[in-house]
Amino acid sequence: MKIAPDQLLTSSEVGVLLQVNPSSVKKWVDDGLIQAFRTPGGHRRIRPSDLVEFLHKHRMPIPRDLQDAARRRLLIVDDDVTQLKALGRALSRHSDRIEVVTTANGIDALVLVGSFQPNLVILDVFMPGIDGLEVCRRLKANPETRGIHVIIVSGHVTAPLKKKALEAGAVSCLNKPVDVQELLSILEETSPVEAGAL
Amino acid sequence: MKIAPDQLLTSSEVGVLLQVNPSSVKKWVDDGLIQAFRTPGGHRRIRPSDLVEFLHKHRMPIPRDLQDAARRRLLIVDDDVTQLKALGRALSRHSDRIEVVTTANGIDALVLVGSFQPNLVILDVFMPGIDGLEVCRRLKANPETRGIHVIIVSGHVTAPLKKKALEAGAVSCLNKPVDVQELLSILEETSPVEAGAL
DNA sequence: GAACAATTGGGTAATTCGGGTA
DNA sequence: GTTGTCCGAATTACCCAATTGT
Repeated sequence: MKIAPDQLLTSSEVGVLLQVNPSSVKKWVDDGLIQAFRTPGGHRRIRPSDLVEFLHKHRMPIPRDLQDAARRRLLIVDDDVTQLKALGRALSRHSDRIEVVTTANGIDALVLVGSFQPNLVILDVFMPGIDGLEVCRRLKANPETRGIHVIIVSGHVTAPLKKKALEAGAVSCLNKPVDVQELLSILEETSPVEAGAL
Repeated sequence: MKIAPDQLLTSSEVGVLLQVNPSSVKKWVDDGLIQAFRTPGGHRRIRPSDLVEFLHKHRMPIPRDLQDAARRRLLIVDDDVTQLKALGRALSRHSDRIEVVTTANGIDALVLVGSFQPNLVILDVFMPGIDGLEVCRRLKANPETRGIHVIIVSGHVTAPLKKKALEAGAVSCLNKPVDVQELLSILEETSPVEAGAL
């Protein structure tokens, strides 16, 4: 039972996800702990994002089936720690919509692709011991990771590099330092439709 | 009462499994010996894997009902697909205790380390584009992956290689083709104590 | 729109849990 | 360090009429 970001949940469905009795979910909603609204007939309907917020607030684990309904996940890989911190700070003001994880190491980055399951990876072409372009190709060749968007970055982007990056499956190839506004707009494009106006 | 790997447990349920008073479980959780989280109302919920880890750390036997949650996960990485399949088949007869995943690619392997979260990785020193020894070092340097046991394998194990492998944090360095019996005994050593005499 | 099965709401009773203490 | 017991509270279980979805 994988949950899409815009799929409304009933009390029972939430009960299954959280492994609690629907009665408990009802109570939590009535107590205002879980944000919810009602159908005309009084049935409770819960937005996945509201459920995630509830879980977060109570330090409860987020079920795997709810993962995709959580915030957008962004992984930034750069061995220049200064760059990394700067970009992380710039994005922290959007923490309500984006969850950012950073690492300066290519191998750790790949492990994080598996455990953190980012929607978007920002990849330095140069990573110690690993070729960034090859990583991109492999992610695109693997059905499990094909859906992850990749942005290749480099201190000196040339036309041939840009061409290779796009051929490898990257959505973009940017110069460092990365422009935050440009990054945000790409993130917007690569995001599924948000339930903004509900 | 068979326990699924993702089924959350209450203090009493753990008490029944471990044949101790629920009060003891409460205390262990409060003392931080067993990882757990709380419902909004303060009830403790315990993940089977956290319970297994606790049992392992204290050298306590794993109850039979917890066996499914205690299955060891094994990741085999080798670009020689023939080897890979042979080893996979040989281990399939132990599928009640071991869950095996294989890949012929180093990058996919690292992603799998994150998503599959193996207890043991069998790593070919030679992986296309990635240095097996460096992977081992990185896994040991990262707190999240430090607990993963690594076996380095090679078509031609030399004394210097063996030395380097052990220095990198590998538990063993074996010649290919890997001897299944030797592998199983290593798996046994790195596994939680089995409930043989329950 | 009407009929049907499945699910939910609201209320209340039964069970289990937490915290403090022996 | 583990078990047992207390009470208030959280969670679960059960009822049937109402709502939802097909």
